[in-house]
Amino acid sequence: MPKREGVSLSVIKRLPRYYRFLGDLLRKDVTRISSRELAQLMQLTASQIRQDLNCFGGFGQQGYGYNVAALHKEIANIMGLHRHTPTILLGAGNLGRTIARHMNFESSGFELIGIFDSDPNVIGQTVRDMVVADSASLEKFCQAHHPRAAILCIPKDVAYECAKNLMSLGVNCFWNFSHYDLAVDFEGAIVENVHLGDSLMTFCYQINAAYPEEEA
Amino acid sequence: MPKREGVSLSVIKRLPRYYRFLGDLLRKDVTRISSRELAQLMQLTASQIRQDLNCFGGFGQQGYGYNVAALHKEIANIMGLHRHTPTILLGAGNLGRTIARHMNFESSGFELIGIFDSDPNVIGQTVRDMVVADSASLEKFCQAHHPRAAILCIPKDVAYECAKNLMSLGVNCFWNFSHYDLAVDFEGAIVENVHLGDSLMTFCYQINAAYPEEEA
DNA sequence: TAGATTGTTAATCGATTAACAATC
DNA sequence: TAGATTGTTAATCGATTAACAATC
Repeated sequence: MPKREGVSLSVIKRLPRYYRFLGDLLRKDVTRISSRELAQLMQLTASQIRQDLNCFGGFGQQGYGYNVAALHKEIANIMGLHRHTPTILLGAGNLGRTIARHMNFESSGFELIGIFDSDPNVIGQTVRDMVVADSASLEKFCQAHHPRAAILCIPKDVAYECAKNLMSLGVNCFWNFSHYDLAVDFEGAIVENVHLGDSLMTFCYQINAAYPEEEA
Repeated sequence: MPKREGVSLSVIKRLPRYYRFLGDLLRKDVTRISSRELAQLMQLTASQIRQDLNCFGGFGQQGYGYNVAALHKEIANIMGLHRHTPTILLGAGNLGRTIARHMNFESSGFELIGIFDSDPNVIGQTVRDMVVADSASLEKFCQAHHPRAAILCIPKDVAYECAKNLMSLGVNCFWNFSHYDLAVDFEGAIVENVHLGDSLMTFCYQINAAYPEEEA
């Protein structure tokens, strides 16, 4: 059982990246790797890698390094990717449907068990072998199937009310794609925000910083 | 002209969020705000806000605070949102089409001028008043229209080759949705990665940390 | 003017890096 | 064993917070 109290957010945010790189190595049949080699690959310092991993336990062996397959598995375990958190998706517009189709929920610890929308034109459509249900039926569904997490692909202006409602139905984990900053208002909830608009603006900043006013 | 040397990445990543909150205030007809009030709203410290803003210039007024409309405009200017960086999108699958339709490029400093795919089933489709072109025509297009940025909604295994090719065609800014870590291999490029898979795993970690093994 | 609030410097806190003893 | 590389402690670096003089 890994030690885990007080692991910093920066370390946590690096875990999926470690997992990806180790997966790549695994596919290339690399069996062992040292922190120095992995550091070079990932453009980190060897120190940081050893520090990061030791937040959760000593997975390496002195003089040898790390076993790629074992470490890959350990990190999956730390993140809980073996779980099947029952999850619903709200908002089956362009973005919602794409997320439903594009993501590999099973290999990331989730199980998508329902898709909801309030638009009559969208209700009844099939997405990923699932029929989009009416948001009006959400309460009954939650009482029957107890989803723990919700993916919010809904407009900004309904995000707050929607999340509040979900909290009252026992759903308190949100993967939030709306432009609304959920975390600010929901202290008790677990929120992972995906702000695509922010990312695009950050991208713009970087271009603007590198090529100031060139084509303004 | 704002001072700008050596602004840290953490500050830059907060800019879009400031911009969003100021926009919200503007829509509510709030004309002035103090760093203390804004801090409460955004769940930051007043100190941090003043520090952040002063990286770019003194936009406030002692004893008064900040003029919401002016500050909003200043931040837009800092990020370069008035620009029209000519941009192409590669990969018109589910994700690519959704990004093309969903994002407001114009208000974020970009102009989408072309969409490309290599799948004959996708080529010729219309997305956002644009006909998806054959990737084979990319070189000619670049020579004619000189896009500076590319949105990569392509599979992981072609990301490296594709980016390399684009660099040779003068495109060196990438908004990367592929699961490949572009930044690692392209020192000269400007890369903004969007790793949805990583985000989902981070979400999983947080749930797993809060509710350990409950439903494993 | 007095009160409020900024801009900025100094203090604190946390994260990253370096170093090295432990050990495979 | 000798060489390599970890786990871990100490040093450094950077980012956040606190404090306060400047000033509207």
